[in-house]
Amino acid sequence: MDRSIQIKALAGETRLTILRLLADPQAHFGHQWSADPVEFGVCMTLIAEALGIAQPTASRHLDILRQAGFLTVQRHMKWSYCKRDEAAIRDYLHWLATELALPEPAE
Amino acid sequence: MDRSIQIKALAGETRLTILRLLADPQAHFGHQWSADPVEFGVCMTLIAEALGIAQPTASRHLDILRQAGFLTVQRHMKWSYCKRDEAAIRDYLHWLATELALPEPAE
DNA sequence: TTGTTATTTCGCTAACTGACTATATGATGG
DNA sequence: CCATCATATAGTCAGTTAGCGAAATAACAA
Repeated sequence: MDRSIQIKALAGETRLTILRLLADPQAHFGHQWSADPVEFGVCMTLIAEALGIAQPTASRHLDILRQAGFLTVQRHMKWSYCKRDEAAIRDYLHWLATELALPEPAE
Repeated sequence: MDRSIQIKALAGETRLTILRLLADPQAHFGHQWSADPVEFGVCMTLIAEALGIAQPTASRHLDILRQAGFLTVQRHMKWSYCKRDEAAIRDYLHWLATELALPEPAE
């Protein structure tokens, strides 16, 4: 996994906010009627609305997060549903913690 | 603490590398003769050399890390010694993990 | 086919970043 | 004071990023 892509993906607050919104889809996107936001994910238009940014801009942010592996996008009907990849997020946090940690003292 | 400053401070690999180098001063800067690199920290010129970048560039990176709280700089004689702030680094990692975590399920 | 809706791509601008050189400041030492 | 060394600031430049609107593509519906 290319960590530099992941580092940059989380460099700004907008994408951090996206992941935060997607952490609790029911709370923020409970009004999505086309599919269960928890099961299938959240469609891009709703995410753009929630952020107050234009939809193409959201699309690009979401693609960056997808490339970094932090979320998956699955098309169903004409919508693209975005869902966090919890394993990838945990993995990144673990890597970052290791990266910044002090070295093990020699025994 | 302004987290957005910290997020941006770790957005590139150069500053991540600086923190990694400073994690083990003895290994990377054991040749510093002006002061004990572990006790006092590492002087900026040596850090710039280790990174292979110009001194002003290193100075700015180090200032960004200092503003973010990830390291402290103390002048002694004519040198500025940089040292990681372990507590601040731990605190940030903990905040980020919380920020990205799933919400506690309602009880 | 035609229209509608969702998403992506394109082209643009403004702002930011990371690097550099040149120069200024601060501290030490003749 | 003057020279030297370490660091900071200023100015420049190329590359990147984040935003937009317009247009293209994809999936359906009539």
